[in-house]
Amino acid sequence: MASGVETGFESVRDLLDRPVLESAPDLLGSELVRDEPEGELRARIVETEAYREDDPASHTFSGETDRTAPMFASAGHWYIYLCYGVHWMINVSCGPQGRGEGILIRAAEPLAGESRMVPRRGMEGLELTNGPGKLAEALDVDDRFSGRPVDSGCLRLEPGEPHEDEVIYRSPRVGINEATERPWRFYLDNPYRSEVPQNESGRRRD
DNA sequence: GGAAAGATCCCT
DNA sequence: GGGATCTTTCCC
Repeated sequence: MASGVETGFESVRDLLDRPVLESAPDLLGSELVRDEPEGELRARIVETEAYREDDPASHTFSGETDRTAPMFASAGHWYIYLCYGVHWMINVSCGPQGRGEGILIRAAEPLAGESRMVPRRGMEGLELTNGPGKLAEALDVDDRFSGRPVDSGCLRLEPGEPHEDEVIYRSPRVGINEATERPWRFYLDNPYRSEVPQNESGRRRD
């Protein structure tokens, strides 16, 4: 568990073993830990999105495949896939085994190992982890972790929660073309939250 | 077997 | 605003 943080959940699996629309906002404040020989990389989750089986925007909408099998696993397994042939996306399965729902981790605030993220990203500061592809690159995450449990191994999730004065915001999800009206993106007012591209009408309600 | 689309990022 | 880059999925 993240040091000094009380979450009300015995474990990260307990946090995730609920309907994804409840666990996705509750995952904010939890920490992503990546063990490397040089030491630990750590980042605090500030933005998530929920994806569900009855959701046309979800990879699980048309049933289970080899790739998406981890999304149908019991709560607390990584689902990591390549997006646009370029970027790895980090997701966590939610709910009981057989239900295809999970959470996309879109952004996080670096807490440890920042100096080792900089050369990987070729950038620094907010650009290290303020987007899903950026986060995976900074933490050196790819599909070798897909299907593995989130509470053990070299890529882990440790439960945490927002600070006392932090507010959880919600908005439509980013970069999808289906079910765009569902406000299933959750984020904290933290500078590392991803930049959202302006849509054609010029405004996006956040 | 081929083709198209995609939960993004970065440079022009 | 568009190109990179490649896997998965879908439809011949």
